[in-house]
Amino acid sequence: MGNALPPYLASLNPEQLEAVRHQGRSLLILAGAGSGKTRVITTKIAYLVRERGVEPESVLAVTFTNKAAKEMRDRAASIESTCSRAVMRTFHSFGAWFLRRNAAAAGLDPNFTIYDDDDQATLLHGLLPQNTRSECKAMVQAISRAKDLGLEPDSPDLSSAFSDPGMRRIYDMYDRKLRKTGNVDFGDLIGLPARLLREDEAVRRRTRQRFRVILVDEYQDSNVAQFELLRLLAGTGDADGSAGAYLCVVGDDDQSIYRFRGAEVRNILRFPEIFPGTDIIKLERNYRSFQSILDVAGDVVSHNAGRIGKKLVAERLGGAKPALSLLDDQDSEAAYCVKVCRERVKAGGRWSDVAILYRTNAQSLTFEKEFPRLGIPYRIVGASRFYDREEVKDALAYLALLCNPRDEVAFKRVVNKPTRGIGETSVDILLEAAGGGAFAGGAFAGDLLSASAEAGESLKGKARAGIKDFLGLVSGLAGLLDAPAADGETLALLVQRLIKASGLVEYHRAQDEVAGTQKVANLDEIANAASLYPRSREGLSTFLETIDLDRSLASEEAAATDAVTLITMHNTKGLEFPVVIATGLEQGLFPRDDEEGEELEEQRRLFYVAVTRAKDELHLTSCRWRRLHGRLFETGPSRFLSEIRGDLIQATAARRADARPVGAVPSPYGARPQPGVPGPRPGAGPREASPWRAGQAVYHDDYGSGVILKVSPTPSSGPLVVVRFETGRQAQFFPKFTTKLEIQKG
DNA sequence: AGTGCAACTCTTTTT
DNA sequence: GAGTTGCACT
Repeated sequence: MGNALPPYLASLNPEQLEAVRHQGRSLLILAGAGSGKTRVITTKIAYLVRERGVEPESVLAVTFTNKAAKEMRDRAASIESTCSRAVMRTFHSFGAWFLRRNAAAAGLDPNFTIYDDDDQATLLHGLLPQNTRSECKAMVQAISRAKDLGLEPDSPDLSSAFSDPGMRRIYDMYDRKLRKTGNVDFGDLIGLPARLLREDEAVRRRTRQRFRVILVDEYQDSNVAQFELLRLLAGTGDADGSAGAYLCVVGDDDQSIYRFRGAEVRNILRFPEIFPGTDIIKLERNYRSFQSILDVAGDVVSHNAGRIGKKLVAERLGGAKPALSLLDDQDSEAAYCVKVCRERVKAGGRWSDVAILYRTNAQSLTFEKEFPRLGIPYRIVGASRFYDREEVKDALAYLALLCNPRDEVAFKRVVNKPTRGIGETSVDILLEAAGGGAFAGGAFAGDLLSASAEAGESLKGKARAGIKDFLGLVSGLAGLLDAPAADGETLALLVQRLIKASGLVEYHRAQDEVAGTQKVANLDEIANAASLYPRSREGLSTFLETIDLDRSLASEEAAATDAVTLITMHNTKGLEFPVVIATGLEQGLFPRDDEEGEELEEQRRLFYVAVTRAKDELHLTSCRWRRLHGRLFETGPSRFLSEIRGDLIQATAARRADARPVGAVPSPYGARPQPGVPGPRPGAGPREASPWRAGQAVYHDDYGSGVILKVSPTPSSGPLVVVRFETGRQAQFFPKFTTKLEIQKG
């Protein structure tokens, strides 16, 4: 009786195999970068279906990105084809799926569309016209954070989480208004399913019967609301005596980099205590990088206090020491990158082997300027913002309104675009007609189109004709949408008709000519994207949801071209490249000088993510001069660099003037002395007597009194002093170069 | 209603 | 320095 493993299991290492075959209540897989976690999760799904008799339909697997979800679906199905019947989606896409199936119970229109932050701000602005748009944006952001925390307008904890006393009232107003439109925001895609599961026993029972196995990828990026939803879905520890679903979460606490968006590292740190009986498996074998690269990543992240702790061990031994280049400014940095790229290609590699990483999008500019001139092909990942463009949002708003006639944001956007003589006052009259009685069971219950048809009659002159025009246009489009589609007809037809008949094409063509933009081309691109969907209400709904939930304009073509990748460090998660250049490793930029505590730890994790993308070669660059917000700053190397054991990297100072020996790399913040380079030179460290110390009261000519938060030494500019003023303003100075900042006695 | 100018801000951003 | 936003003007 041979117990040879089937081939799809045989190639796993022992820990991976253990994770795949694990049975019990719940499992936490701590999977370091490059340890094959996607492989484990997909294999586990296939294994459960194949060997354990689990119905694919009863498996729910959630991820955070569409790309990851797609990869999971593809890979699981390639092992076991019936896996395609499992629900494998992003958290938000699962929420939308769930809400459409339980729309009535959730009090939603099954054709709801999803408001992005811009739409949210528009909605709130309609409620608070006396506030500016950017104020509304800020408030909407606070509301979104509240939703990330799983807080509702009537949650007692809301007041302690948000200092603004008006928050509760605004949040409440906003939510009521949003419910009235029948639409949802991103937070609702998590929060409303959770509420429904909490409050509706029938839905809860049905859902828990269905999903017996729940897996979560990139669990370290989940927020409190997602955790709540997960707990409700799993039903573990409920009083009703149900067994609860088998819960398996996979993540890496060292790769949690979305705290600023509400991600909660504690979700993963505390998982075992919240789900008693959890088994933990660590995957620490790395199949991607050379050990020399992992050591650098490990050294930096080991300075974090709040981590579970693990050590990555490379399967690929050896590899060159990562290179650290100390450069003059970002032009030298670009030149250095060019050199690395050319060398790679000369050695038989491809341009696409190389990725240039930076913390902020603004840093890509120098590369974009230099590369075409020097013949380096490149592509920028992220920041496409196609769906944020004016003309694109216009066209989509027409479609959204067609889908849901209660969508007030869409209505306001397009009712008078292009201009039809419907001014602000007319729009208000129409909104009033639709909204006035919605709660009291008004005649139109928020239906803006029906309301406009009636209230439009009471308008006069231009506005009256305009609204007739508009309604005629919309009903024509609705007619086309509902008419039976001939073979091969797609939504593209509807979009083409829409952009022509609405006058959007004409309107934007005129702008193109003046400003040299390509708005008409973008409109055509929407029609092109729509051609993947059938011409029906359902097709339209799917089309809009896909756009709402996936703003990345997935272009296969772009991925296939051989070009250097320019990308923010955040965007690299889940990717890998043979050659990685992590740029801008300067104190004040990465990390920023005001980052400390949890924020500083998150930056270390970001460094860890960036570095562990590299398979063969890692380069780090740090510039002495950095142009930021239009000003030139002298900076020192990032403190992260001094957290790396000196013998792990090959440092070179390629500076024109004042080239200094490598040993002189400063070690900001008085970091503990470490063997090798870089490290503080004896006698030249930050220990020099200086009146500039944290806590010292100061006075500035322009800003008034303040207190020094932090002092960082620089190689030749003296200390860099970060000051918080009584006005609340924070600023940094080189006392060496300014006479305006003085010590305040007392 | 549409244009022009001054003022403000300026990490990261899966969904 | 660049892009966006708000306000005022015609």
